[in-house]
Amino acid sequence: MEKSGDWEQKINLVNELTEGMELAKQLQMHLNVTTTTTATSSSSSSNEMHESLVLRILNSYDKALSMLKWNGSLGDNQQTIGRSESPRSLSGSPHSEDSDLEHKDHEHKNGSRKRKSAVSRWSKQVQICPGTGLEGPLDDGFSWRKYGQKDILGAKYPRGYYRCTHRNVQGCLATKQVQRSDDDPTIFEITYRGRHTCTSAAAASHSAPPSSSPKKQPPNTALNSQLFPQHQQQQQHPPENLLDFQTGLSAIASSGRDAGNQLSLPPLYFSPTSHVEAEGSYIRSPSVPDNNLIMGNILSPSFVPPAASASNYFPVPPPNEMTGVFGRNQAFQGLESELTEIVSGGKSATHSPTAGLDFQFGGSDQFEPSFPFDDPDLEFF
DNA sequence: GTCATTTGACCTAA
DNA sequence: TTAGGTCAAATGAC
Repeated sequence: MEKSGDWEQKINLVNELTEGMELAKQLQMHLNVTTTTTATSSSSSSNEMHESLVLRILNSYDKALSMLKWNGSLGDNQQTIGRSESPRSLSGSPHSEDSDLEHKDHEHKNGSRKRKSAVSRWSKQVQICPGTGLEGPLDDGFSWRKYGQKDILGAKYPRGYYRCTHRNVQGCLATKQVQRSDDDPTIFEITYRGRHTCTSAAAASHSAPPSSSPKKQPPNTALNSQLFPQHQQQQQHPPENLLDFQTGLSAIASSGRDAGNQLSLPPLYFSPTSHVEAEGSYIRSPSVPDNNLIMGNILSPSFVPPAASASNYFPVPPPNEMTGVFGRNQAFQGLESELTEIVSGGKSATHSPTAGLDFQFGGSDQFEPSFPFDDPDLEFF
């Protein structure tokens, strides 16, 4: 299902590029003809023809680029992380996300089942680094409470639904969905919806690291159990295995339209005790033209992984699962400290507020406080 | 006892 | 009719 959608996407992309190329050829021929003819040939009709061809070419390439941007999997640095949206949205145009997904939200007539109308939605894909703590990328600094889990058609893993813990107390309507990638179990697609209005939003943005949540257990403990159900009893693995995983964490975030909004993010590292996480996501400005965005700076060699955190938090997947993915330890080393985040999505994707619990950026004061939630230019509601 | 998670049921959009 | 999203009772952990 999803595969077919992706295939269609590629077909469309090829078609658009092909058309653009053909139009360009026509234009070239036309220009050759006009330049070799006398001045009288430069009539208005000829100019119109040129303009028409140029517009069509531009339009064609624009579509193609939009597809590329939208479908992160086609990006150079996105590797296999391209599982973007749900199958439903995959079938749409690159711009369908806003209209499609956001309009799905609605207000239930009796009000008991609220679906935020026009709530912004953006997603990012996170590749977890086994040695750095699973929750790192999954925990974004806010306190989430799981309210549901659903098996998604065509997806191997169930999707988890989370809402802000402060929903009842502070009326915070932020929610997020966590979907594990079929292709690569180390990749999670986290879709955020709505804006945090709770106090923890501010705390997260200014981030003092881990402060924490009053919760009795790490916020993502449950998440881990969901994503790696078998791991709960395997968290105490032999140190030798863990040592192999204790590599750093770095992130590559790519987003089509955010080049202009690229933020300089400090190196990432996980804090074993933190409850405040800063996710290296980006604000996706609707107006900023995009191109692959590579957070090379995040790959900074200065990154220093907290040695202890990995062993404390990373739930080592069972051999039958992780072996296939990482080839046991060796493959993990290949992944070595890569946290790949891709922000895809909505018109207002942004730098995630996450001040999170399990990993943080270089320093709390380095964390970009201007998370979209507080950005007046971004429309969340 | 409190709070979070699990899970089946329900509702809505496509 | 189907699938995604949410609710809420049941269950478990602390």
